[in-house]
Amino acid sequence: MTTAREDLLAAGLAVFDRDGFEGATVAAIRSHARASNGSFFHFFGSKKELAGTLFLEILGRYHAAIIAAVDESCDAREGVARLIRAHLEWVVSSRREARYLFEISRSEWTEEVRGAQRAQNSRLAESVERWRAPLVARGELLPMTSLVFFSQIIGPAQIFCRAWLSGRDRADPREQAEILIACAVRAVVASDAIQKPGEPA
Amino acid sequence: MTTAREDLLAAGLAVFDRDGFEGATVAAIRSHARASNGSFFHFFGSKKELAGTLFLEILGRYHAAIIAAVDESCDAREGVARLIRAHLEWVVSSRREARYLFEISRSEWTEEVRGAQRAQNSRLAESVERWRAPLVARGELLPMTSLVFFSQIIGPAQIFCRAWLSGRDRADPREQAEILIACAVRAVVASDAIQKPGEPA
DNA sequence: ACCGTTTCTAGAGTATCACTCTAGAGTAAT
DNA sequence: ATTACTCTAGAGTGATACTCTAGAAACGGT
Repeated sequence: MTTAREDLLAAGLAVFDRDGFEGATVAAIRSHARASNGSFFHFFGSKKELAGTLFLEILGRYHAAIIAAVDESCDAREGVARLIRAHLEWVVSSRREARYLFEISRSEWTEEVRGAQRAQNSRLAESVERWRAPLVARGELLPMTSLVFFSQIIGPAQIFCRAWLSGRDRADPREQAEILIACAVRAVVASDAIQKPGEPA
Repeated sequence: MTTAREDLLAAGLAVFDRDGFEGATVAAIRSHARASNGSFFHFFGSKKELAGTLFLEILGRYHAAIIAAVDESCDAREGVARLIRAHLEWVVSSRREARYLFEISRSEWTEEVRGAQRAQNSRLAESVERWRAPLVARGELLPMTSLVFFSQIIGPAQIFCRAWLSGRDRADPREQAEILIACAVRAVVASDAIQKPGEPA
């Protein structure tokens, strides 16, 4: 049993994916969800508000996938590899959602949505830090801020993901996983740990 | 002396920056450019067409800035550093344009615009390859495809640029230049070249 | 069971906006 | 002067996001 509200959100995702943000009309969304005009505007004050809610919901699912990738048992290289694979895997296997998150929705959010986004970002950062901080302390990962670390892991992969999501490039971004991991490991893993995986200084 | 067409493009950029893509009305753009409705649709068949033209024009300026950053005289590390600095510098000093390119303009372009975009991308890649290929051949840069190389240079920087452009983060992305360069150098420059800058194998 | 309150559904109505259409002004070549 | 073309002008049109009013369903207290 799904609620009308959930139906509308799902319909929104489907229609946004099919028609893009501008192309998607409220009429198309509510007919796809079999909801009346009144219902639509009862649950969401505007098309933008539905879009914002959808954005935060999908962002949460994406973050959950990333958080699930690492735990305390991972060493530096393994963690880096898992984070990158998790990102690529989520984008490919949740193409619609990823397309919405990274291609379609593009900013212009209300302050409320922006605040929630910041909060979710912090929670993600916090989670990853629980794994990363000890490795930095032990000298296995090079010292850098959380955001710089993220930029090294996600940034390059994202170039390929965006190209794939927009249809500009047809190749599955997962094909780049190994080379992206190799580069990221050089960028953020202490070189001692690269040369000989057993001996600290 | 500016033409009505140029005025409309400039007005478009200004209004898109102020009001976002949806918020920007044709009326606002043409009144900002003091052009009549007839004029607007004489030059551009639609609001989207103006947006597409603007996109390609700004993409060209961005690429020109990147291409100007490297020449044959740069060694591996110097070239990497210059590319990253050029990207950060262009984004900050052309905030409006960068915001349009990376935040506002949605990907829903016509096939014509997409084709032109691909062509411009190739020309950029080609230019950078003229500098990069010899360094790869000499073993100063690690071997990887052009796109992977790009992803290492631009990807991480772009995380900071987007956060800044969207207003999510207030800090000037140029503050991250040194750490981003250091990471990128580890990622793409051959480690021989890092340890001792004079001796090949 | 009954009433009151809130939540949700319904769809006709409205304002706005992208875009069309018709007409005319400016300009240049012949 | 005539013709042809480019550009300007603004009234008109259709689509669409959103409003408004009213009623149906669900829920809660007595």
